[in-house]
Amino acid sequence: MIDRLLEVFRQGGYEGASLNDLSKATGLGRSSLYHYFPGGKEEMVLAALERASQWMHQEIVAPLKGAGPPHERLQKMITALDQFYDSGNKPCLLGALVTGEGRQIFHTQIQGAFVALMEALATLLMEGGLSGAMAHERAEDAVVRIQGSLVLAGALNDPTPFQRVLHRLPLDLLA
Amino acid sequence: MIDRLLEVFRQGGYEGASLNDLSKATGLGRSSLYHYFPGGKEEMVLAALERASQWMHQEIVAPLKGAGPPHERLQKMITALDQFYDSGNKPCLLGALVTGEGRQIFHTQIQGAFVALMEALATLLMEGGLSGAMAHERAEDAVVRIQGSLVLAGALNDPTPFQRVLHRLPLDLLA
DNA sequence: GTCTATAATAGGATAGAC
DNA sequence: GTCTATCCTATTATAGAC
Repeated sequence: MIDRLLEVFRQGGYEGASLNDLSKATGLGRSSLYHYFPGGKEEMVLAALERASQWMHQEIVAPLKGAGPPHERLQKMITALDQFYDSGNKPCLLGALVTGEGRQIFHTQIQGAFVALMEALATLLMEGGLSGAMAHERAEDAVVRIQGSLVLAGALNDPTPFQRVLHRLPLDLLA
Repeated sequence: MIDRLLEVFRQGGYEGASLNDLSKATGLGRSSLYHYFPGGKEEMVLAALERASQWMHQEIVAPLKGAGPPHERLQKMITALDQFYDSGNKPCLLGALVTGEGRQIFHTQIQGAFVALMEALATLLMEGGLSGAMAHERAEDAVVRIQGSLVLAGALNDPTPFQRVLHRLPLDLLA
């Protein structure tokens, strides 16, 4: 159910997602939604962000911090990203919430998610032999490319920019 | 005046920008806005997009197609981008409009702007000796990085990702 | 827990005076 | 051209029956 909400928010952002949209997506009446989320839309977004954060830690951060050669761990991240973003056909929840009021309201959660991802990436890259500065730089660049390719893919209505970025990511990061 | 509208739309997106916001930003009453834009908010966005497109062609595309060594032409683009995005403190109109209904409504204009920029960049890079495939690939990567860094800068409330990307862009593109 | 009904408000848009 | 006043609709949110 929270996945349905997340889907609406990633497509429409905070202001673009109406209770009607959320009601249709979940199959619940508006009042039922308020039963689960007394705080209204804002609480629904927080639940979606919490879910996305959990997913990221399980599917991205944990594998990155796991065992095995860096290249293999990165590959697990790539696979997870490819699935979560439907190969570039679905936008990013964080990116969608950065536009409009959401940017301020959910700033803590959004910032936290990006920082956690970049930290995990940088840690892996340092294990791979890169300096701290270089590792953080490349981790940031990875996030930049993922987000940028999702924006461009949405704008062009063509997922290939995202796919190209994902494909090059492991080699570019470890080069 | 259109610049004021553009400012509201780049910050709030299509659904996030209310007529009240637009009225305050321009100093005009709602009815006055309708006098200039009988088509309402949608027509205001189209005017903002048209203005952004003109700006891009004058400050980015024309310099890229102008005379002088490629590196200098790229530098003109960098300077213009730095100014337009206030060194990473202001979001992108195109990126803001890709979220929500705007994505479909303004798809033609948004796509056209991105394609024009990438074409101009690719042409320059081919002049610089790169193959067509390589040039288009790197042009796309440039746009991806610009957009991604603006998203991240907004999310972190810190413009440095954008500044880093701008700084590296000329060398990365021509390498 | 889910529904119907309803309030209360904000948003988009128009009419007409000046 | 700009303003006041107004309308209509959508949206958020709540109350209360079942």
